Amino acid sequence: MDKPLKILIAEDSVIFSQGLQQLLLQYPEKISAVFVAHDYQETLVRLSETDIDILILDLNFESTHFDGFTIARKVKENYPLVKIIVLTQQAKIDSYEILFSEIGVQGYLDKKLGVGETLEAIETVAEGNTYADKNIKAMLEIGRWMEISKREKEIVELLAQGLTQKEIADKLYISIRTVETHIKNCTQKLDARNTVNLISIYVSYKNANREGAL
Amino acid sequence: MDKPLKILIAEDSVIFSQGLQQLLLQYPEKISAVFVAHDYQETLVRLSETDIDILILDLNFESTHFDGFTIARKVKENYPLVKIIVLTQQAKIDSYEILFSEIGVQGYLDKKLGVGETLEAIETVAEGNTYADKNIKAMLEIGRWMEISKREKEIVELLAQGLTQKEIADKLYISIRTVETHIKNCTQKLDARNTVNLISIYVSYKNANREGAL
DNA sequence: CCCAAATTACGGGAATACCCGTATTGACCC
DNA sequence: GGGTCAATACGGGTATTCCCGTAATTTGGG
Repeated sequence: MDKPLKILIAEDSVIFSQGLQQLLLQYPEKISAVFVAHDYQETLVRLSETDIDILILDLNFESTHFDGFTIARKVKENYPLVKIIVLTQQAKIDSYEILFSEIGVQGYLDKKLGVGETLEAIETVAEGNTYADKNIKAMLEIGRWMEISKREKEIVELLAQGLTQKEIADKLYISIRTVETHIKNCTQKLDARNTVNLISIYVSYKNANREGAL
Repeated sequence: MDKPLKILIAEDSVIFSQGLQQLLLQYPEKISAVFVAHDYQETLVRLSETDIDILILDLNFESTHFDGFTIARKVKENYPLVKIIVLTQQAKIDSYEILFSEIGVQGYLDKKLGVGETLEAIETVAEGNTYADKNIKAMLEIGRWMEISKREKEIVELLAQGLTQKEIADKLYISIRTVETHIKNCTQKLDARNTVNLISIYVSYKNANREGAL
């Protein structure tokens, strides 16, 4: 919204990247320049030569040498001010977590995106907020939380609020052993290492996809 | 972006609400109708008569009878499809948590907002995504996480990843008692009830404000 | 009516975390 | 050079959770 943005697209597919470039150039009041890089080297060169605001990075980018993850991490290390929006064909639950939590990516978009969504993501990210595509969020949610039953979710929610197993048992008029079992099952279903990790995962997902919360 | 939105503003201040109404009506291609309600009763009537897409709700709304929280909760109960964007003068850390986690609010905006930000929030929320103002996020972050030291954050992060105290101690080459102390201090600083709750809070904040993560 | 899934629950021991307090070191600041 | 704070660490006891397994009862579809 303030000054026009400089954008770099890091993407294997020439067709896709040029298409996106053309689309973005339709909005000169928001976007002043759109560069395209087709490999890792080119991406780094461009980043060093121009002060890029936003990097749009294909996750399946240049899969032979480095993957998108590695590139995202390296870019964040060397150019922490550059905001990254990640593109993906098929969203994976693990990718999402790592990208946001560990690497610090700001945006996550599905490739079958419309112009509106793309621009929105860019603007949102440019202003310091984060953006995650709702389709992706839905996919992520479906992926694992479908398996968690209503009662289990209830207990996880109470855990997140800081209740102990005992307190939950009392509150729900069930045995502490039942609470224990529910937690155990959740932990297994979600591949959590322990309760603390379970809650970490839970809160992440809940934040990512608020629609189906509880 | 699809069909024009119907918006309801629930706000005490006639001046503010009318101003916002006028602003929003400048964009007929996005927003088809903007209603204003000045008390709780009026809000409910409007919600029952018109199928509102987005409710913009002042948190300090009608503080005599119900507060914004109660209203948000009631609206979500009776009209779960209505997306809520909350307005606030001074963001409070607790408010934020409760609104998003418990009530399921979709947006959080500071009152000294620009037109651009407001529209962006509305569009983002309309499409099923969530929006939190970056100023608010920053304020929230500053509020409490300033007190948490680097080492403490490091340990909290490892906890979130599912490591036990023992594992963290080994990884950082420190005693388990030190890890324990760090956790204890964090828990106190953030008013967490226990480690699980601490991580719940941590992950929420980290998601809300990704900029300063770790 | 039966089956799969959800919810309930227990035993028993090992492992961890929690809670009190106390205390030493080193860094940085006025 | 004294104050504050971060980071380190311990003792000792209590409370809680975790991990095996097992299993009775609902409950909701088909």
